[in-house]
Amino acid sequence: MERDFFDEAKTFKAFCDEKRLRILALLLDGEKCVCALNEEMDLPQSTLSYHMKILCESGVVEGRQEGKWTHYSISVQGIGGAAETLKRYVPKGVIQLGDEGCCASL
Amino acid sequence: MERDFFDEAKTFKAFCDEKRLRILALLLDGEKCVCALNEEMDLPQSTLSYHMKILCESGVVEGRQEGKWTHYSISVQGIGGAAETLKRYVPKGVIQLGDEGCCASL
DNA sequence: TTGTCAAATCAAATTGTCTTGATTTGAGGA
DNA sequence: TCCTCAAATCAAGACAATTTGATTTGACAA
Repeated sequence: MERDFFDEAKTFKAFCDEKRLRILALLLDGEKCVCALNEEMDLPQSTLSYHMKILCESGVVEGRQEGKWTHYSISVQGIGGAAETLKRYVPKGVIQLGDEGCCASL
Repeated sequence: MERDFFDEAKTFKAFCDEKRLRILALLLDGEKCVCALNEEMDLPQSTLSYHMKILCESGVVEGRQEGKWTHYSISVQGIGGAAETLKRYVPKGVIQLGDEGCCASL
């Protein structure tokens, strides 16, 4: 089985930028609309939009349209997928909690 | 407590590049010296060296000097730290396995 | 339909990352 | 010491990501 390194890299694009991490941290409080993020991030609207797109494409953030507004929230599944991917970079044979299945979902 | 987003981003720099993921995948087999990686990656020596530096700075890879040779290996602790960081981006209140401590080390 | 507003997209400039040959460093061995 | 070799560093150019004002889109109200 060939790994899709391109896709895996894409997932982590979300986390390798300071501003995007800050946005994610704001979304920890729950779903927020762009205008709210805009105020808290102090960035031009287009810049924020750019980062939101990358966050969505990486799968860790989801957007929800409601009339004129777009609400963004963290995708728990998306983060879980990233964690799952990360785990695959731990060499086999390393004794580690969770290998028996208790953390299979993370 | 202020998060050090810069440092967190640095950690994930390791995983957001296709070539670095490929290098990590090669290191899953165990410690390897640069010359071995060089053959398998088919990259100029200086290019590989550049990526190894980023991998080390992100904390997920460790280098070990042995005479003229440098051996690199995956740092299980480093990957664990990254996973730990990732987990902090899961919103509170989301029901999830591992919250009771069984996966505290991951 | 026309206007308004939130948000996405565009395009051009800036900034940052990556690539690579050349050079340097540093550990042996002759 | 001097040479050789592995690997790091340097420096310049190529390439990719980011920034931003301007423009477009699409939803709703008048």
